[in-house]
Amino acid sequence: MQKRTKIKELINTEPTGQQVTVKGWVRTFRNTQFIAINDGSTINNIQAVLNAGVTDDATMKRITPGSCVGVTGTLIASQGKGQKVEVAVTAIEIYGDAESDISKPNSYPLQPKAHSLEFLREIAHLRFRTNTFGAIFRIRHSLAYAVHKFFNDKGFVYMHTPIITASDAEGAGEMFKVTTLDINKAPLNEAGEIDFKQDFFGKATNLTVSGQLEGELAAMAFGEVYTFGPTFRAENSNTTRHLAEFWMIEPEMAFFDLNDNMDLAEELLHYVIKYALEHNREDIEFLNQRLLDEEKNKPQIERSEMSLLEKLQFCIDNKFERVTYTEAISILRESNHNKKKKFQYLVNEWGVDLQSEHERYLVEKHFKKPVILTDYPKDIKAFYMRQNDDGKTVRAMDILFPGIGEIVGGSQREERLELLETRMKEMHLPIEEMYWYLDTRRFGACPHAGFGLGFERLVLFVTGMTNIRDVIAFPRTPKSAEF
RNA sequence: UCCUUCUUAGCUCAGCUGGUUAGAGCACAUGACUGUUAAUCAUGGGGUCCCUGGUUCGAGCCCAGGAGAGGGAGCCA
Repeated sequence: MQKRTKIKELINTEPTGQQVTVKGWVRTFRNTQFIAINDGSTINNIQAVLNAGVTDDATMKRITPGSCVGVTGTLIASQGKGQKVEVAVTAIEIYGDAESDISKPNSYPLQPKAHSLEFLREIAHLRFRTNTFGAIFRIRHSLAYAVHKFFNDKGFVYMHTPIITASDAEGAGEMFKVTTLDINKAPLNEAGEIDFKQDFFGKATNLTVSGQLEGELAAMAFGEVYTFGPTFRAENSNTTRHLAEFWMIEPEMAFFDLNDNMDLAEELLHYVIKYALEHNREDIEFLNQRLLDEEKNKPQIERSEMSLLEKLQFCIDNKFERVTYTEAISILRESNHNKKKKFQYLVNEWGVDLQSEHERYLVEKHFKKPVILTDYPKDIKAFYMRQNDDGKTVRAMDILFPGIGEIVGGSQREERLELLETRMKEMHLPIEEMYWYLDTRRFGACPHAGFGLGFERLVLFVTGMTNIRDVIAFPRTPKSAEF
């Protein structure tokens, strides 16, 4: 095949009349002369100029939005104002048509005009071809790459923890069952329950909700490890921040206490946001402008104080605020917001879980920056978190981001076998089944810590999008698994 | 799962206290146009008013049930 040059490269090339080939998808065709072609390598299109006589009328008719073309021609300085260079076409080939006549069946649904995000969600298989989703998914890629680069450069080992797991004690949420049994005539045991001994794995299995426990096993050998993979929660959550299938980054480090853990999480977030700002400047600038345009239609009060670019820059220029749960409760209790009863749930006693309105108040009103909350009451946190000497709190930390809420949840782990077992008994967890996890505490236990970072929530923050369904290609949510 | 709002042309939306033939912008089609930038100009076509049932002389509008979507809450990442 005729080799092509990617548009990203071409638009930064000095035009010396060299012959080039561009292949991509038509965005617009103006004045029967100017084709705007996009190939996904950049948000920018290249302008291909079709001078008279280059091709016939029948071919011209086939140059429609969405069609796939390859053009060959000379790269010249553009006479027009919108671009530096353009291709003076000498040959054009149509690889694939796209019907533009909406009165015909199977016409191309993307029109050269603005579409709502809700509509684009219904055609998620085609929305990559829009500027907005092109930008989002290039940024998503960069963030994923930056995560791997960050950990690799620090000497972390990337672990692939299992997707199918027999453990259901991670306590992170409802699980999806994995089985090859016929659900209409599943074999029963003597007690009348489904006999999973006859199932594929010989026991009940589920999709993982977290790779953390396996991560801890590996950390007890490699020191510093991380996982970055899909996780599944069968919760009936219908929000702009939850998915049934999402990607999570979970580092686990031996010889780390909670402070080391927070330092690492903060460094990671700073690093990947900075990476995206440096490597996806144009995409972020496009999304920045998109949000500014959107805000023009809003009343003054609802507009955000900072633009997306300012928000991202602010985030990497400033340390996150670190506050204990106990301090947070007294800040909230003393706040005018609480006294004037503006919270739906008033903050009175120590020990209650914070509502998202409280988290938002701390992040967006009080500190006006990302906040790390630490040392939560043990009763509202998972079994594996290390207990403090006060007997009431655990070494947990949540990182709260403006507009997103909880983006990271982590803790120093309880490495003391007796305390861990006691806690598991209190919480009615199957200690025998989890012998493999407890073995880390039996054989060479050490202080260690880790956290989980919700990848889509990170992408939400960096793109300035507000619905998590718009930052994953094919979102899985309750009652929705199209495509 | 709970609360709440919405569903009218391909898309985004108007639609008067229930009244006769349901509108706009964009998109689309046809024509013009070789320096356009979501081109422009002219002309034109396009509707199961989400579904089912009810009230009424008459329903896009009112009532009941259902479906789908958005926003908020809970669970969390």
